Amino acid sequence: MKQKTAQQILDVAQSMVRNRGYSAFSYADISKEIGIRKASIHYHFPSKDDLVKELVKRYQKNFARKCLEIEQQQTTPQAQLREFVNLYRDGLQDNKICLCGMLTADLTVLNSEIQAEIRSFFSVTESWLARLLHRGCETEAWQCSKSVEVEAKMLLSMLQGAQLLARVAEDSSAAFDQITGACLEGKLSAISD
Amino acid sequence: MKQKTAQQILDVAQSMVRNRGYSAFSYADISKEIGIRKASIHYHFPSKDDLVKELVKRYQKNFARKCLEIEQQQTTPQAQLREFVNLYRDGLQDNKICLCGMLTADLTVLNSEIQAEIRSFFSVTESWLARLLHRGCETEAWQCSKSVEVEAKMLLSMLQGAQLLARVAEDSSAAFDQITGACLEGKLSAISD
DNA sequence: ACAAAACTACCTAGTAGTAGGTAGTATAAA
DNA sequence: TTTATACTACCTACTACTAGGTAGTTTTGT
Repeated sequence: MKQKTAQQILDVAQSMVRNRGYSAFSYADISKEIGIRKASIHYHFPSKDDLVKELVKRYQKNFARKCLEIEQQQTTPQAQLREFVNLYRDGLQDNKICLCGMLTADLTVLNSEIQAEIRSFFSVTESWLARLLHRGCETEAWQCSKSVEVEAKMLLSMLQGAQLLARVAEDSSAAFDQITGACLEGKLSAISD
Repeated sequence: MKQKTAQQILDVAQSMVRNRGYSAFSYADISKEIGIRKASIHYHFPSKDDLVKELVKRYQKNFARKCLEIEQQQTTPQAQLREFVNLYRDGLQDNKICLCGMLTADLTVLNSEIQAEIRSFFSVTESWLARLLHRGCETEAWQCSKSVEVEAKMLLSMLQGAQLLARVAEDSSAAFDQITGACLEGKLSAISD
């Protein structure tokens, strides 16, 4: 019950940032969307930077939770990798990309605190993915020709790039699947149907 | 000599868009940078959309020219692929990414004419890369496990993603090289030193 | 003299952010 | 139990400033 409006503001802001980017959304936009006055948003989040900083923190928390769920629910490394990639399909049909991917494009206009939060997001995600790749190597689900850390960076790049390029396609989700599907074929061939 | 100011405006605008994105640069910014009044920029480019549309057209033209040079100057497909990837290193140290990559992040706030220009850029680039990959297969410089078209999409995604992720690293160029280097190892192993 | 390219001076609309006020609710003191 | 105080969550009305864009005028080069 408590903090309901603040959550609503974050939800709308997140959707807008993932769709248009940091510089292309305003307090007025949020205000219109949720039927509250602009000044009331400033009550919950004094400045735009406060809002976006909180946005990134919450996004990272939620993303980490989803990663944990994948680790606990999926049995094989292959299935876990597949589900991880699926995380990046979310929102694609509404022309949304990863919050931190979008904010990385806007990086130079963001203050250093927000920049640090974004760096933290990628660092944590990269580590999680590297651990998954390592488990896959150990259980011989796949081989890693390079270090798992570098392979994790590669995979993350490919995912961010695929999200971006999917935007210019007619069917974003289909374009994303085509790219990621081909790229994961090597890793997933052992169980691919 | 002719059109000197217009070129200067395009140069500064391109630098700003590649650095901050469409919504985060203004006529006032350009005006300050080149020491001309805001209204004078409107003389050369009536609207911001006119400017950006022209920007994308010029970018595509220059990019196509560079691709042609690679085709003519580099002898082997391996060398050509290496030079193509090198194209994407340009501007990285100044926190700039591909103009069209940046504008793809801003896609939803751009008018449909500019969107079409961006789509055209990726379509042309993808085709060029697919032809290169095809030549490599024919001369047995490398093998393509999937269709050359899909491999081209994959490579392009990886390059755009690597540019984006390089921004959050301390040394952007080094981060970009690490990611792309590992990804091209397969294709370039025949000649890699 | 003429046209291109610049200028000054403005406009409207929108930006983030602030000042001050008001219901309603919770807490604390008499 | 009433009353004083304080807090939450909103409001209206504003500030200072920036956005893209325009009208009319002056300067500059040929």
